[in-house]
Amino acid sequence: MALSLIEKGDAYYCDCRREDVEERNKASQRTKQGYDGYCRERNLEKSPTTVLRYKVPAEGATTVHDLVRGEVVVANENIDDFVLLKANDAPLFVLANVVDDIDMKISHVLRAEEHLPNTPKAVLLFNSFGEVAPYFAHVPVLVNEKRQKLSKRRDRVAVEDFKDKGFLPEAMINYLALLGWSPKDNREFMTLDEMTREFAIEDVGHSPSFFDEKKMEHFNGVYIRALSDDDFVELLIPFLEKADWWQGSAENRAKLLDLASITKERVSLLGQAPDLLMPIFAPKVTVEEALFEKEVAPHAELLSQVATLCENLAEFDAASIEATLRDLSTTSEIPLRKLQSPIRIATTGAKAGLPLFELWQHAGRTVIIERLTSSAKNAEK
RNA sequence: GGCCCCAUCGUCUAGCGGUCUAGGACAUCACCCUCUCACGGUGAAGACACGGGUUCGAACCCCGUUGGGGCUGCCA
Repeated sequence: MALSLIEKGDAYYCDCRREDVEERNKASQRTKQGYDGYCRERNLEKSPTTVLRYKVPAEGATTVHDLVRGEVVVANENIDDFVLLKANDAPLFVLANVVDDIDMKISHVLRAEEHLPNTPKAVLLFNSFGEVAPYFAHVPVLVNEKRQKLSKRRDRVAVEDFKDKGFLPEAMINYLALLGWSPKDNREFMTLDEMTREFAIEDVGHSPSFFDEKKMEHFNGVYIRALSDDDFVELLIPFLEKADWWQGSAENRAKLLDLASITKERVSLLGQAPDLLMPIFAPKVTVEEALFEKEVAPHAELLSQVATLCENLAEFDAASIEATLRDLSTTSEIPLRKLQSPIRIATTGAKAGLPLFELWQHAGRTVIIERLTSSAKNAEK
């Protein structure tokens, strides 16, 4: 197919090496750096050292009809005679692209903005082949915090990584769709169905967008909270299985279902949930030394007091636990918010986490009492 | 260097000549709710890059400047 261009006078063979061209450009003080057209009229025959070049018209201009950018006009004098076929007859990207597109009767070419500078060449080729060029649409690229085009090498953008962190596909799609595009009413949360229905290529923006993982995480949190408890648990299991303390028993799954609603609203990534659940399912919790000394040790007496209270409870459920602790708060005149801190740290190892009463209920009375009393003992040392 | 693209809060955006004292969302801060944290609620701070035009009137149109990105291979 490419050879037909020679007959039409749209292509010619060239044996210039890169260095030759550079030297000539230097010598002639040419401002342009590319190929200088040295072999255009030499009528070289094909040989193992010749490439086939496209003969770009000296005059005129080439127009790319771009659905997002409008008409992009480039003067032909600014387009170098580009290589079509390598010396070994292998076709180059533009050529391969164009014949492929013709072959497959492609109507629209959607690709990143970075390809725009080369598409006049493609348009030239379509014309030479007697074809009407397809519609092009060059969408803006995504950039990193330094405003550089996102690259696989430099930036961590593998979808697998996001999946491993606990991003939901739906949330990610929703967020990504909003980079460079927004629906007419400027709303943010939409289903794939709504997006495909309302999307129009003409509406996409012209400037690059920063890929803001923080905002995507917020989207993810909203999607997670919208999940049913069952679905949430289902999606959570693979993340729990990475923890050595997790036992996938039916009993534990039932607990998980109970805890789903209070867990959902505390995570924006599924990967954050195991840390929250750990004090319930792990046999032991560790309290950081400095934290223990500062926040727990001074309240050793309270710890054993609460342990005794727990022991005497008829039912060890959230409501009962709450009732006794509120009583204790009243009689001891320590606000509940103050009172819960040392016992939370002693039984979970963290200053913040799931609501304490539910957490205790699901961890179980013996476990909690054990953690309370051993902490009290440690504090006295 | 040459060529191409782009330019509204820190970020993603709405805006397509008058309705803009520029709207929303994320992030930030404050307050409220509250057993911690979160969720939720209320509020605050925060932008039309600059300079010329055009026009009765410019964030919106034109030109230039500056800034950013991209392309510039016998890579894809």
